[in-house]
Amino acid sequence: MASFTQTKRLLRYRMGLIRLKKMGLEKVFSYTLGKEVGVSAELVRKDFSAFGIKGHRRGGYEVDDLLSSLEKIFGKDRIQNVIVVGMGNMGRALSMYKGFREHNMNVVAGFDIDPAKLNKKFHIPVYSMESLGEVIEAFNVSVAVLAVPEVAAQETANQLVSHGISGILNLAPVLLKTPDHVLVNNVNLMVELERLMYHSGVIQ
Amino acid sequence: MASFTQTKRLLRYRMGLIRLKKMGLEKVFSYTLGKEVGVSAELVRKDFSAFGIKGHRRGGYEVDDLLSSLEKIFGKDRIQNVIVVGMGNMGRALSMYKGFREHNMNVVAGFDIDPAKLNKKFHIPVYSMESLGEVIEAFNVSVAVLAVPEVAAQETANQLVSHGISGILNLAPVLLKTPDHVLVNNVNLMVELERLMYHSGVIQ
DNA sequence: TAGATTGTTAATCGATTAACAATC
DNA sequence: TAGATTGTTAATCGATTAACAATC
Repeated sequence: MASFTQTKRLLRYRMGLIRLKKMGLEKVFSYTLGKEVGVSAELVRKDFSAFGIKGHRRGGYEVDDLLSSLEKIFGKDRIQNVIVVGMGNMGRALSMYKGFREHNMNVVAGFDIDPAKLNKKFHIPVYSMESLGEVIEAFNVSVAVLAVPEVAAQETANQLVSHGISGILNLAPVLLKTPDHVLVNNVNLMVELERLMYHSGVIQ
Repeated sequence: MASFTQTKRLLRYRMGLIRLKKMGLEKVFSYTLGKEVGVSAELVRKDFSAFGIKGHRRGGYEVDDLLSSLEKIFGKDRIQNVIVVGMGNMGRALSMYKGFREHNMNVVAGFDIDPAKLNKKFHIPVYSMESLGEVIEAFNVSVAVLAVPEVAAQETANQLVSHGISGILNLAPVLLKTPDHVLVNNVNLMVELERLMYHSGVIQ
């Protein structure tokens, strides 16, 4: 199993390869791919080698080979169902993001506590939290995007966990307390923006 | 100057401290704060020590002290103006995010190439790309959120750079080519979701 | 063949943790 | 005082880079 940072790179290789393929490339050198995604050539080779992906001593790697190896690693041969909990601005935006679809991830439903959001305004069905268990079971969902306000995050996470969710993409700026078997990936856009301000020399 | 990873922690301390303060805490131990934000107590102390922030040998740190030190480090005494480029789902959601406001970051304008988006539907003014330079100058903006489609990302980034932007929060899944003095922070929600799926054991 | 590139091992680097002395 | 916590130095760990042999 890859490390969390390595996985990020592998997924970026995949995106870069898709782009390069569209441009007509059939073979790629570690150096080329590295440059495309911002990774050193050595690290590209090391990552592939770690997964038993072979290149040709002089001709680099075959793009299709790489892609199918990566798709296999990430289970991209089947559709992966996801739910979005919290249909505020961010939840709505994410549930409409076309990139997910293109990468075989399917947002099957949204959830919200606000009854006003439970109508047909959206492109996906939006349910009240009571239907959580039912939908999770019906669509065999194990990963959820959590886009509720900070104060509701922990309580909502608890509900998700109690219904069998084992992975949470958490957009709220709080550390969630979850059992060991549940993996939480925190994305904090505010922190990312503040960090950028600090390091780009705007401050001081 | 802090490292990029350290900055992330410092910003998280700040968020955690705000929460703890709301709960009535006046003093905090490195252990308590660490637990709140998911960092070891040793690292909390080391981070503060690196910025010359002192605690009391037995009484921990004063919450207000910590907060004002952190606000100073991150220039939170003045408002930081930001623009959002690309007013699709994601750009719109981000431009409406209240958390920014609460943390003294002000989204002063949005930009889009689609003339249909240039009307008054939004809570902030939305301009065409021609007004970029003018707005950047008028509001003294140096950081932009880039939320345009993948294919437009590089070209749009070029425009931002040519108008003096020195920090880009890039939501598009591409590595941007920018001059050395421009800092790019990439946030790829698709990768984060896929990564979560992989590591939460959904795949395989 | 000569040259270019892979694949792998060793060296380096940076970040985190462990350990513990200082001290309130 | 004794005990708890800070502040700092040393040790560890993991990830990246450097170096280079293998080979097409």
